[in-house]
Amino acid sequence: MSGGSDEGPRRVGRPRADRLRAPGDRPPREELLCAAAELFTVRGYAATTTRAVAERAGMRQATMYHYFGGKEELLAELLESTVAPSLALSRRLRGETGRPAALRLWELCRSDVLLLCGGPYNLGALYLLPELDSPRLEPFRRMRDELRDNYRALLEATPLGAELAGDTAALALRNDLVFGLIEGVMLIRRSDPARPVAAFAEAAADAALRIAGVAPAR
Amino acid sequence: MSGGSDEGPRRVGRPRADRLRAPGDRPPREELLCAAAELFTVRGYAATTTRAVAERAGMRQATMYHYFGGKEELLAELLESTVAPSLALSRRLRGETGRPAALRLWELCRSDVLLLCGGPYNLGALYLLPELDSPRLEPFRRMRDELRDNYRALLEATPLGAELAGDTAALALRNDLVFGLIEGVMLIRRSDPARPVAAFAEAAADAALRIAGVAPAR
DNA sequence: ATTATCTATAGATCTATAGATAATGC
DNA sequence: ATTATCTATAGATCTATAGATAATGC
Repeated sequence: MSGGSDEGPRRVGRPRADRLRAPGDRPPREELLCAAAELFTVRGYAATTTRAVAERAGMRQATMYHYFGGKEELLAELLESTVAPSLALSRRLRGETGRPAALRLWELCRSDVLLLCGGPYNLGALYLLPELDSPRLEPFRRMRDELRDNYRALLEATPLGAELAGDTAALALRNDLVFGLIEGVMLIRRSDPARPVAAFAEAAADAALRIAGVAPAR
Repeated sequence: MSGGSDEGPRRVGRPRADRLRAPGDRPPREELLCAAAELFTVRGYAATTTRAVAERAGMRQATMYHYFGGKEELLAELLESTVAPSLALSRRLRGETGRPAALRLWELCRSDVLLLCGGPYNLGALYLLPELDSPRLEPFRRMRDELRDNYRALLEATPLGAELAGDTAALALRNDLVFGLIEGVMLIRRSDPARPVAAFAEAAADAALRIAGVAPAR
């Protein structure tokens, strides 16, 4: 047995102070992001200090600045990494024109709910922050806008969407209701966190389809 | 023309400093609540300082403490005054057992959306705060829980509710989805604030009924 | 005398930077 | 030499209280 790498202090640089959590096997950047995710969602973004994030990640406050320029940079990265997989799936589904749009929409909804509620933290709650219109979060906002547009395209391809073809206002309204329900799931989740996520995600996707005017195909 | 009371400094106490907004005709408590409503919803609760609230209300920071014990007390009062009318209506509707439950549920949803989105500020956004589980907000939480229970009672009385009679978990899930959609409307509102509120409220109530499994009666 | 406001401030933060230090790597 | 961390801190807040002040009311 050589190379047992799970204890020896093999890292470059000054060691962390004692009494701080031993650094896990994950790189410090990730530990910071994880700490921020928990604190931002549980205590709130504005109420969370850089010190709280750093110390939960097992380092001193100042050390955080070695990895991130500040709190807002942490937020930007968390938001983008949360929306990115949704966006990717939505693009793929939008292209699969062979399958019924209602089915594809259902799949997207279900997957988004899993993403927003499935992780250890309630990352979807970050979408509600008033701080969201900071210029530094522009990339995230763009991604989210494209995601919403992909929802709209799928909705438009459903039977109801065909009916509403001319009426863009009505279509936009329906779409906002669907999109809002999905992004709002973390509110619902909060009221009963014990509920199994998988079943919850399917129920939420069913509900979204009903709003879209399509009976869920189950 | 006597008694022109709209200018003379008729108030007791030291006058406000110059350069501060002249006190409107409303009492200072109300001005503070109004300022807090705007700032809490636009900038966020934690990000709003007591100074910001006080100065927007036209007084110095310290003067605020003459009326409120602190920021949290402002929040408590705002939350309670927002949920109170919803709660009152929900009690009344719950009692009107002569009318179809679906219709009553629709009415409650529509009215709640109007309350949450109709005012000058997006007060519903305050329902999402992580600070909500502070002990001082217990009264608000109780009111909100009763409101949710009244939603549940109405849902239970609909045709679908009768079907699900035994299955409390399924009923609770449906109810959380309905309630979540309504409380989440302010997210949707944010994405298109220009939309007329009345029509939006009806569309949201329709959507809620669809989730509840009842075709909207319109 | 009572009231509503003001000014001033102590004490407690919090952010972001400067500079020292203790590892590894060559 | 390079790197990751530390300690220390300046500067900028923010909250909540103490005490002064300028009105009205009696």
